[in-house]
Amino acid sequence: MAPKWLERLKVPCLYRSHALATPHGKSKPAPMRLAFLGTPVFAATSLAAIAEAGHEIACVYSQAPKPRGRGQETRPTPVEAYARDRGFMVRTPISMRDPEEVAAFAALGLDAAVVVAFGQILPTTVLEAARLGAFNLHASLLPRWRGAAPIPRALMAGDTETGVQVMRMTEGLDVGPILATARVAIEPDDIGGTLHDKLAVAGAGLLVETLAAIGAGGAVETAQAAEGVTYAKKIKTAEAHIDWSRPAAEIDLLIRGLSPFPGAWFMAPSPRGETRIKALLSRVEEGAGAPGEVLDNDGLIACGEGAVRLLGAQREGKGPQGAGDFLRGFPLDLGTNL
RNA sequence: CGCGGGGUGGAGCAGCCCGGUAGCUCGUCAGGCUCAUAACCUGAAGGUCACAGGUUCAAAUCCUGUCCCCGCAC
Repeated sequence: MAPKWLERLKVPCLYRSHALATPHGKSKPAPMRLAFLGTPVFAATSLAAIAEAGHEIACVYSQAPKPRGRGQETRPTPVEAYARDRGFMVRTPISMRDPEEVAAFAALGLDAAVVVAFGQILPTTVLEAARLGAFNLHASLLPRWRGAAPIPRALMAGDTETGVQVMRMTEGLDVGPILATARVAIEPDDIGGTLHDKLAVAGAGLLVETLAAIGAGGAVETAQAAEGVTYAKKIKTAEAHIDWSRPAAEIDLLIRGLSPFPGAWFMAPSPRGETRIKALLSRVEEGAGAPGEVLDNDGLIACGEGAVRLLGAQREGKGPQGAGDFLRGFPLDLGTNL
């Protein structure tokens, strides 16, 4: 039977969830004419909530569907897919800096622009085009974790709390004043995927509430603190490669923070040669040995300090598996060196 | 046409290169042992080997096509 955490990995359609019902059920705020700019599922969740809240979606912007994925197929981003499904106008410009795009954007006659994980730096001309300005939903408690990968970074750093915030967009990377905050606790058993889902839902709700306040003229903007600034740099493949000489606590955070995507990984010997293994879930345990040494037949691996037990993994060509299933098909025998 | 791995009893895998009546681990069921147990022993049930063609005396295994899943790169 699949562990509960495995089931959580299969939730690509958050934006179809009823969890996004309009919060508090109060009388619907005056609808605004909005443009939405976003790309991944995290953003689609917000777009869905905004649309459900009754706002007019004048146009949805998303990253251009360039060839990617297996087979080099071009496929629309989650935001574009959702937008087309709802019949919204969609634009996927290569660059929002293109003067023609800026002009088209300005011609939309917007009340406000909403940006969620769009993936492009917007020129000031775009940020100022809408009547009320541009607002961004960010998945951290700013000024901590400004930038591209706030969710895994918070987990990898061992933070016990994070959140979502709505800020006014200004020139500069995630430096605008804050209008609203929703704090979210990071539970000991959270992984990147579960935290992503919690934040996506919390963020969507917060965004709807904040837009209502903005529309009613009741939004208060507070400048970000000058202290505590950190940057959430994009995760690189090399960084996701597990270095067993690191302390167990650090490796455990790496594994959980990057699970299930992009996934912390290591190479393991098998009858068919070295195989790449993605570690999806782990736990710190007592144990000592040479870094990378397998300490028992149940997935305990020695680290620079202490050891981690593999609780979930995935190998090339296979789907995610709990440790029991994984080890039955891919034994990591006592004494193996990773 | 970017590279590659995989679809075999409920779960996880081996077997495929060198065609010849399907195997292992786990689970399930029954019985036994035990103060007891997720431990141990014995036995049982359960599979048109993804699908469709082809080659052959014979195909999980070779050839062709289709569907689905996944890793990398991006």
